[in-house]
Amino acid sequence: MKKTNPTLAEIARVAGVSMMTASRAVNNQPGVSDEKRAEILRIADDLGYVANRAAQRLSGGRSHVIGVIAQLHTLFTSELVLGIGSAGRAANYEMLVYSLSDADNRPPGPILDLLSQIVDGVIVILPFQSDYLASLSNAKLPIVTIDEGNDAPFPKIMTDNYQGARLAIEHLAALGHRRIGFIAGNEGLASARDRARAFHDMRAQLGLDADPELVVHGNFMQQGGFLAAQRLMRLAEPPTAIFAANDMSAVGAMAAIRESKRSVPQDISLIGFDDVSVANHVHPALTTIRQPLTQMSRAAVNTLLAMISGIAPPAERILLSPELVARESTAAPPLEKLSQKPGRKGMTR
Amino acid sequence: MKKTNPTLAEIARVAGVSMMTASRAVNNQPGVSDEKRAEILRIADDLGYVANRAAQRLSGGRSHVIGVIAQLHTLFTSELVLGIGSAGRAANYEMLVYSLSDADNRPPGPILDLLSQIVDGVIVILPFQSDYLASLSNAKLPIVTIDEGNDAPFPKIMTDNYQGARLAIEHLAALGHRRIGFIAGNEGLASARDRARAFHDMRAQLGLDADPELVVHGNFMQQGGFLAAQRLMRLAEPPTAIFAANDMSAVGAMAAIRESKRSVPQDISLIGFDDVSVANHVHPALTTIRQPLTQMSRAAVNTLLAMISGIAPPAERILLSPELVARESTAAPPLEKLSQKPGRKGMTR
DNA sequence: ATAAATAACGTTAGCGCTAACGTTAATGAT
DNA sequence: ATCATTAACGTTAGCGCTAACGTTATTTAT
Repeated sequence: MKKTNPTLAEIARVAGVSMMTASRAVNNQPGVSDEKRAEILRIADDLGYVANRAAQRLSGGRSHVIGVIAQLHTLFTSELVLGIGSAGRAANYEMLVYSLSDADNRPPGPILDLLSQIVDGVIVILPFQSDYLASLSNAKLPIVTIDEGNDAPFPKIMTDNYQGARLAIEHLAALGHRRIGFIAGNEGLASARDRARAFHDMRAQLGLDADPELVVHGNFMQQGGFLAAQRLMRLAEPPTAIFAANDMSAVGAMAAIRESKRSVPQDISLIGFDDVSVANHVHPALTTIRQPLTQMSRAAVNTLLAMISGIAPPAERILLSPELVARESTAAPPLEKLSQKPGRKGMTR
Repeated sequence: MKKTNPTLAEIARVAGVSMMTASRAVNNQPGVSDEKRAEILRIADDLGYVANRAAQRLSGGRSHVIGVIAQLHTLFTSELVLGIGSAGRAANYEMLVYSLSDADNRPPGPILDLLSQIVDGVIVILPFQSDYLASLSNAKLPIVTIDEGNDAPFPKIMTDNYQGARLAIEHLAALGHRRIGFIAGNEGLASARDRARAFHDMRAQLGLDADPELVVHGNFMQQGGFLAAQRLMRLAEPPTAIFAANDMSAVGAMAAIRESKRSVPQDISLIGFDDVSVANHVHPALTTIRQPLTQMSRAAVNTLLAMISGIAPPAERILLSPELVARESTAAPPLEKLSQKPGRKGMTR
């Protein structure tokens, strides 16, 4: 049980070669004969050599570590981070996460500077502040953003929010709903705007009820969804279905609907967006639009690694397609469409 | 908009002092006159100096970064990580997270080696593998564990699981329940064992029904809780209340109870453990035992920082007290205690 | 057979920083 | 007036590693 781990110098000494040869061998670079390479790798493995990434980076090389800046407040973000970790590891890259707390408003500059001392590139996941990165074109460090960051000069990996929202409305319309309420998201976010735009477009296209009262404002959070749905439930003619701009809003809405003595989906259908894991925990399980988490993280890592290798990013903007996940919170509208009362029991679907 | 950030050498040059003096100034160490110190700090600030932690650590100093090894799969863990971040920042320490995916079984050694090159100490959060760390007494790097890790030779920050489970049973007993089911957790975990022990002790102490059928095994996950509760519901004489060893089990149990056409809390009371955020999202909101997240993370950081400063850890084991969070899933048992049927309709809830 | 190209190495210098040990001048003790 | 002490600095060396440029043998072209 050795106390301290061996350095490259020790490997080199044991193998009877220079440090550079050892370095080339362990980094899989040319300039070493096959036998020597094998020998060095064997020794490195025997001695439990772990390269010092900090030193690698310090001396101008690659550390083979990628950084992630994220707010870990939502499971959605955490799952994205996990996906990035796997994708990175598959490419022989380690991942380190800088957790941004929403409470502190530390400027992004120093954080990136800190990370740049260790990592070769950074993936930024910022669901809540669109202009966060706009300022810093550090240029030194490859950066890729996920989800938002429209104005930032970095490649962006995004879900096609417009398309996703269309799927949601199409699903509701196909079930027979003509009067659909919409709980909007945080207006400052491009994702929220895209979803709202799709809602309005589809409503016009399908000739659904276009009552302005049917659009209420949420904030992407549970509480906002609750209040918004309350307003919808108090309308003279409430909608038969509600599209919430994200799952947490939908969860809040569900409570408000229940509070108004109506049930989901018998009286009101409800659909969310994201497919966070809570969506499957609530009762009834929430029908929603799934963001392709795995694809997103893989795309982000691939783009970043390309940039690290000096290849120009394949695209400034990669749009991934979401999909409908039909669960239990949506159904056909009640037959007596005008019924505002709890009505109709026993409808199994 | 400068491209690359200044180094200590530049600060020193501009200030007309040696690097060491600049180093001492920015690191708040003695040996610099007040005027020079102020001057240097001003210049450093002007130039946007960000210390290179990797280099600091390389040269034998402190990087003022702490590492966290965690599985980000549960919100509980994420929230703990967030807490550690705040606590660290309050002490002027940055935090970097190494996200352990449950899929990969990478040995902990190299991960710690990697982190040790950057951070001054590590906090390990391991809800699911108790013996993970037992092997590595790296000794070089201060380590603190949270939640589990009983056999590891490091200071541990834990919730008093025994006390928490007692609170849960006391709460149920106070409501009038005499026949309480228990969904046990993962036997391999000390936390699960402590909770089970408290259940048995309290049951004996309060003279509750001690039918062995009332104890069923879960696995700390939703699915396990579901199956366990199903078995309880099929008993000839089901319990009037269930204590699930954690919240996710309780959420699963809730679905099983509902499936058996009984309602929570009218027919069956249900209490969980942890107070993860889902507990507040389910309907009815789950009564549970809250783990003192903030205190835990603060204690972990304080202990770690003490160890980093060379002070012996204040205690090998810090036990924090959980508290009861009474929400909607618990109530007095139905009056006709023997009723095995769905019973009691007309309840608006 | 000889110059030119290549492969397989080794050397030097330096990334940004800090321990550890100088050096210098000012202060205090006797 | 002389020596010890202290505060405020500066110098040297080195953490672990890798570019960039040697150096040497070996091959290939002509």
